[in-house]
Order: sequence, then C-alpha cells, then structure tokens
Amino acid sequence: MVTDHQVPQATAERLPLYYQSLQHLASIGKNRISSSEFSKVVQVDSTTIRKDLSYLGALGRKGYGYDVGHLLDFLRKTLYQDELSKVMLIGVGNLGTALLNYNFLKNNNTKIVKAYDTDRKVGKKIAGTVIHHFEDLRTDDNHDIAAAILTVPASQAQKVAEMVIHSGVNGILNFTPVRLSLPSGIYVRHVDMSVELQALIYSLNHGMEGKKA
Amino acid sequence: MVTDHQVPQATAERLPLYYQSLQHLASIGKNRISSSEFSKVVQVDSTTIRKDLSYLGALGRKGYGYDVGHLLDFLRKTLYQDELSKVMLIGVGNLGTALLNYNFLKNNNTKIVKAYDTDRKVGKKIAGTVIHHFEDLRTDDNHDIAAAILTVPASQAQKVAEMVIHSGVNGILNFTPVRLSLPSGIYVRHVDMSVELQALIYSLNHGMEGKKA
DNA sequence: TAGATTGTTAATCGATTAACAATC
DNA sequence: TAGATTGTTAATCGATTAACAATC
Repeated sequence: MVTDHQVPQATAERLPLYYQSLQHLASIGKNRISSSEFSKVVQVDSTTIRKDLSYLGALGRKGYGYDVGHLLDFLRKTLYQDELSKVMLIGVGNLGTALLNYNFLKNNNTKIVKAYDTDRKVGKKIAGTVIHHFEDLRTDDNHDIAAAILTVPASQAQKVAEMVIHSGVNGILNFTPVRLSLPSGIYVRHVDMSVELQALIYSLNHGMEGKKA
Repeated sequence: MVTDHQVPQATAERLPLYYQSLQHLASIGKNRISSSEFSKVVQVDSTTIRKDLSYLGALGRKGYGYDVGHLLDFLRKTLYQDELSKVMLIGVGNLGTALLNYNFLKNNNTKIVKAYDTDRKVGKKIAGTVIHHFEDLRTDDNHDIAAAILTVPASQAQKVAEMVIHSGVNGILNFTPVRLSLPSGIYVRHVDMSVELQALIYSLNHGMEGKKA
C-alpha cells in the first residue's frame, strides 16, 4: 500500500477535487479538456494542474489536452474509488445525524456502515445505519473500517479517538475543535466549522480580498 | 477596516485556533503559558506561534511567556469577538438544519439570524431561526450580515451565491462541492466534506503517516 | 545572577508560477 | 505544415524552522 511517496501533499489534496469535477464534466458529455479550460472549472492554475497530473504519469497529449474518460479512470483507481470504503461515525448529535443523512455515496464510493452513541439512540437506525453503544468500541473489531467521523462533544474527543484507534481504525475525520494527540501512523483531518467561520469573518474585516478555497 | 496587510494568510488562519484554545486554557484556570507549552496544545511549532503572534505586536514577555488573559483580550479584539457577527444560512436540508442547530455561538460571537429555503419550510422556525423564501433574496437587503453559509444543492450553488452577493453579503462559507465564480472583493471559504473524506482515505491508502490538520 | 523564553534573523523547505522545448 | 498544448525546468514566492541575541 505504501507507494507514491513522490506526490506532494498539496497535490494529493487536490486530486479529489479534480476527480469530482471530471465526473461532472463527463456527465455533461465533455470528453476532452485542456489544462487551461479545466483551470477555470476547478480554480487552480493550469500549470499547477499539469504539474499535479504529471506526478501521476503522462496523462495528457501534447497539442490535444486530456481525455476526460481516461483521466477519470486513472483517478478513480488512484483514489481507490473502485473499492467501497467503509466509514463509521461516532456521536449521533445534530451534526452526526446530518452527516448520516448526507449523501457521501454520491461522489465517493464510501458508506457509513455503523455509528456509535450512548443510551437513548442505541439500537435505532438513522438513514439505514445502526447505532451501537459507545462502550462496544472497547471490544469491537473495526479493522475493516477505513475511517471514523468524530462528532462527539469536545470534552470526549480525545478519549473517544483513542478508543476508535484501539478498535482498529487508522483515519479520523475530526469535527470537534480539539487537536487530537494520537500515535504516528494515524491520519487525522480536522474540519472545524467554527474556525472556518471565524477565519472568514476575520478576513472580511481585514479586507483581504480575493478568494480562498 | 482594511488594515494588517502584513499578517500572512497562514497566520490569519491560525488565529481562530489560538483564540479557541486560549479560551479553553483560561477556563481551566491557566493564566500563563510559554510558546512551547502552547505548542503542545495547538499542535503548531512553537517558533511558528511566536512568529504569528509577533505579527500582531509584542504580546509576550521574554523569560516569562504569555499572559493568557492578556493574549485572549488581544485576540478577541483582533478577531472582532466583541461585536456579534450576523450570519445567514441558505438551504435548509439535512446539513443546513444541522448547522442551524449547531452551536456556533459557543466559541464565536456569531449568530445565524435568518435562513432561506423554498416552499415547504418557509415560515417555519428551526432552532429559533425564521426561514424566508429563496426568492426574497432578490429584494432583501442583507448588508448587515457578515457571511452566508451555503448549503444548497450543487446545481443551485452558483446562482444562489450570486443572489447572496447581490443582497449585500460579502462572505460565503461554501459547503457545496462547486467552485464559485464571484467578483473579487468577495471572500469564499470552501468546506467540502466529501473531498476531506476522500483526501483522508487517499492518504491512508498511500501510507502517508503523520497527521494533518 | 542564572535560567527561561521571547522576538527576530537567516536558512530551509515546499508549493506555485513563468517560460519554453517537445511534440501531437 | 501551423497551431495547440503538454510536461518539465528554472525562478519565485510564501511559509516553516533553526538558531540566537536580547532581556525579563
């Protein structure tokens, strides 16, 4: 599994965006695109796009551009979209419930196969996903699950994250404001909506024009 | 309002994190902290922290560290936390509803004062927020609103974003997968949960160890 | 004073962008 | 062939980090 160590972090983070945008382009019948045309769609400089794709191989044709179908196939494999990725969700509050209902499957070949929470909700189903008890995390084996979405209260975040790792999961999409301290080899991505909103308001007030993804 | 043009983008994006973490530290009675101690909490290199803060002024004391209360006061002003920032939300689906219920006020001095959607939900209240009709965006004056949270279907995103701008709002927190094309001077932040999840899974599969905020 | 820790300078690193030869 | 557009090299830019003098 350990490969592609030459793909820079910044490039790796743009690949899903490219993939989704190409899916859209394919769906509207586009089967050929140049880097400069694609640049307008994804709002990434065309040179950056060409460089990003060149890390993966020579995917285009000089004087022609890129074949949408071919590029899509390639990225699908690169991004493991052929295999279904199983995901679980911890903390079925407002945000957790929304994410359960949110259609992750639409663009990702991803499914939330189980959720965990305490008492009240245990045993229920939300959007087809069974809710297990928190404490089961101590004994459950979740090695088949690629990532956990963490939507618990901040005070629980570190403790629960450790339980998640313990059960065999190596990736966490962390929606809590807490910076998790976890062993290396565990990959964490942090989505903090309060911070996003504050950063946005700060930027507006300080008159930084222009946009930022 | 246009000031601080010397604060780098990367620094500006970390300030909300510092602010929230300091709030937590203050709440547990900490009133003094060194950059290296703070580094452990926020998971940002201590040199980076010192450099970030130095852009704002000489906020620490050599040989002593930083006074938590003082730093918090300073950041509160810098981040405009004294004034309430009004926010609106467009698209009251699963995600939109969750965000309405989500407690943005807890750490941010921010309030979702109105929401927009179509037919069915118009006139109702969710978490105390009245839902207006989409079409009202054409005539409403929203100059008093700092930012709009965009949680509409992808197909509507560009059109609705233009209506939002037209009504007087200059900032958008965009939860749709669409890259918006908007006039300069408008600030957009993009939160794409599918992309986050895909990027996480990609990283796991490609064995990039280590963590990434 | 001795120890701690800032604020800042200089070095490094990584990412973006400009330019262009290669070539379809 | 002439025009278009890639893939890549070299230049630039911005952010991070190491090192340390200043100083509390």
